[in-house]
Amino acid sequence: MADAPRSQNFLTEIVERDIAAGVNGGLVVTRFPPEPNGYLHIGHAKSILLNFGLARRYGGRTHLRFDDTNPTAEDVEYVESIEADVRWLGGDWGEHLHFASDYFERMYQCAERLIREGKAFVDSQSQEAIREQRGSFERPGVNSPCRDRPAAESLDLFRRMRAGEFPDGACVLRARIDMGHENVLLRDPLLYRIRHARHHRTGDAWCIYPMYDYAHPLEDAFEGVTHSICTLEFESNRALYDWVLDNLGPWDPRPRQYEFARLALGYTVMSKRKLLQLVAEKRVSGWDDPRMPTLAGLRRRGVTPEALREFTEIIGVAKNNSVVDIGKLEYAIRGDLEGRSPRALAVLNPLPVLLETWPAGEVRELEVPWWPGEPGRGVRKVPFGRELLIEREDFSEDPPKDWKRLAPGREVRLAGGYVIRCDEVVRGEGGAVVALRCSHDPASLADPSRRAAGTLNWVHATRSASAPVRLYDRLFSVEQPDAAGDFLTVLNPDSFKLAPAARLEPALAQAEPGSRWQFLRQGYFYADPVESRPGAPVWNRTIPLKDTWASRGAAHPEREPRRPRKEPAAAAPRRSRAELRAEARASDPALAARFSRFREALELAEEEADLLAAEPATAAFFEEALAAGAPPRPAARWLANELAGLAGGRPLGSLPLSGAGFGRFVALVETGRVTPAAGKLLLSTLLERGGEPEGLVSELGLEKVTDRGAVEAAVARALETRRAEADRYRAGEKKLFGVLVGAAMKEIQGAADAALVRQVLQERLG
RNA sequence: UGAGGCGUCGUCUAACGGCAGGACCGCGGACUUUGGAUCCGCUCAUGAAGGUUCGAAUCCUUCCGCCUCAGCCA
Repeated sequence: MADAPRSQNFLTEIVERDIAAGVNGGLVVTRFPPEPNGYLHIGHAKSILLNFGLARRYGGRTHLRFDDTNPTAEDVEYVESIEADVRWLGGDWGEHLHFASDYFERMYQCAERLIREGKAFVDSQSQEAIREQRGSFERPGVNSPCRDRPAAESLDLFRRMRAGEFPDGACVLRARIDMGHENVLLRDPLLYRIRHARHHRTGDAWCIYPMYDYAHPLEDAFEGVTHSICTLEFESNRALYDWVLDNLGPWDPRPRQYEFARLALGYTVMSKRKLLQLVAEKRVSGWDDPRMPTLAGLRRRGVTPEALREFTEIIGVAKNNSVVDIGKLEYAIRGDLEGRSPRALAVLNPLPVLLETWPAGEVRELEVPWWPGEPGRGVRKVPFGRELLIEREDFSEDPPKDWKRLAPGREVRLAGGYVIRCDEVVRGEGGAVVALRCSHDPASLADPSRRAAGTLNWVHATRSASAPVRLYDRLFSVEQPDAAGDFLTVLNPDSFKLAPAARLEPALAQAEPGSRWQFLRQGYFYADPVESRPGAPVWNRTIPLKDTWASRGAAHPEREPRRPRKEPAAAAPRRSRAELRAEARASDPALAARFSRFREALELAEEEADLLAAEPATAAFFEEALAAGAPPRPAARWLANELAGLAGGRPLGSLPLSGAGFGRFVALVETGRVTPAAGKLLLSTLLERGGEPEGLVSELGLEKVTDRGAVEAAVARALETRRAEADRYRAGEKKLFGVLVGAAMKEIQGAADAALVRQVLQERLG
């Protein structure tokens, strides 16, 4: 792989944080784990490039691992195509080509351990019974009657499962977690099922196979993967991933799962099922049909790995579900092809031109550079004569304004050749234009100063060759085929067209299969590596050139108006968190009493009182703070607005700061010894390392600064370090005042009165 | 509905309490023997409302919207 990706995203942040903290000894090991049951598509390319790129960037490695735990769906055909695709994209897994099936024995031993430790059991119920007992989102599940089966009995049954004593579906191994868990994935999930099927690698060695949620974390752990990156839909699986590892460890490294938003692209579909359907129903010519979003299809179309890499750089990585504009892919493809494709002449839809000023029978070989303006990069001869062909679309009898092509009486230059003028239109039976009679300007050949309205692509009428030229376009005619009832109904009928009359300049006949060219003014074309024969290339249009003329006015992609925000749903019966708190109070008189006391005696705002009287621990913490001398309302504000954010979900009891300590902290701020800004710094420090507020104030030098001289010094330092901003402020960019205030406040650790800082700054800036 | 996740230009994505930035698209201009490329410029956004703060896209609260999960698939 060439360069590692440069852009930052939430994953590079996680990795950098882990490296800095010395997690796993600073090691970065990722993996790309496809199931060999289909072809890879451009969505996988994002994942491949992400995984390989991340490891490469941080000096780690990436494994290619086939997640082949379901023998009924998988096949070696897919293993081979996937390896080829990953390699094509530049993924280098070195020694690390792995198969989940290589770990079956180890996984099995782990399962026995879970059983022995009472953490798994064999369930002999039917599939229907198990499903029924699982409950639903709002209804907890119920325990299986097999759940408390002695470990020895489960172990015996599990061994007999392995030995093949039971038919498919007779029993399963289940984890023993919690049938009442709010995450349904943790309601005693299945670990193993019986499948008497031939596996593409292990043959008939096994008849029990591990489930994804059990196998995947183990595969990662066995291989020493550190960062296991998958897509968003596996977020709720992470709890089970962690359960498996926590109960079968210890592990070093201990893998961690992270999720990103998978790629969705406009004007295409990405699901394996739909892609397979297109192939199976012969809507396309195969997995590698150039219209397919598969890597095989993209490759067949002429797209390069570099273009795909650039594309993934452009779209970035995040956790937003999003649909990427296909224009970004097209942009990346054009940008890549632009620099690597020599320009050739071809006419896709010919219109004959008779040059009456050219001697009959005379053919002149023009020397035309492969790269316009860069003859040093090579030239070839292109025959020019009396009978030529131009694009039918390049002539208009009644041209619109701004027409830069041929029209009666007008002049254009034939690329690399002469300027010609249209003198007469030749009509056929029905009056249709069948040819043009033109004259040429002999002096115009190599004279750049000789202007014409525009430049056209052309070929000689007979000294040119016909060849199969296939024009591909977007497979679907709507941006979101998945949103259509039946995606097959929105297939683009014009996604594939043959140009039957196309004529190509002679040199193109020698094009190597797999070579890329720009047909001048038309697009980028790829000599099909499969169907081309020596001296007889078959052409695939990778992508047309950007056409600002055609896109002008008429066919603008009609921009869909922003989806109107839905009106609030009528009477949502859902209980909000506030309602939950109210209910808690209703059933707990102590909390209710506190709420009224907070509300009335302490004069807290309703929202504050509500929050603080939500649960006993919070209320107690708050009361402790009051007892330590904090005035009620400020204490409530600091607790609700700042402490809650800084605690980041940790229970108050687990903080290194007690309620009393918090109360003394609030008092410090309220008595004016510490400013609110310095208070924030102080509070976060207290939360980080604990300690006494009073002591920390002196230790950190956070007492409020009353000395104007000290403030002036801080402002001066800030103006020194932020000189550029200060200059821009003086030049009129008033919005930078905030930056300067911030800089000055930081200089003095927030320990000065903000109003004073603003005032001094104002004076100093004039 | 229970749980988890996500809301920033038309699209994708930055900004981690202090200048809402970049890219694609679109529009305009320069240049051009490709209506291509290149260069320059322009339009355009923090889901809503309250609160905390000198200062909020960012912290707190409420509301709204979208996505994922109830396979013996992965």
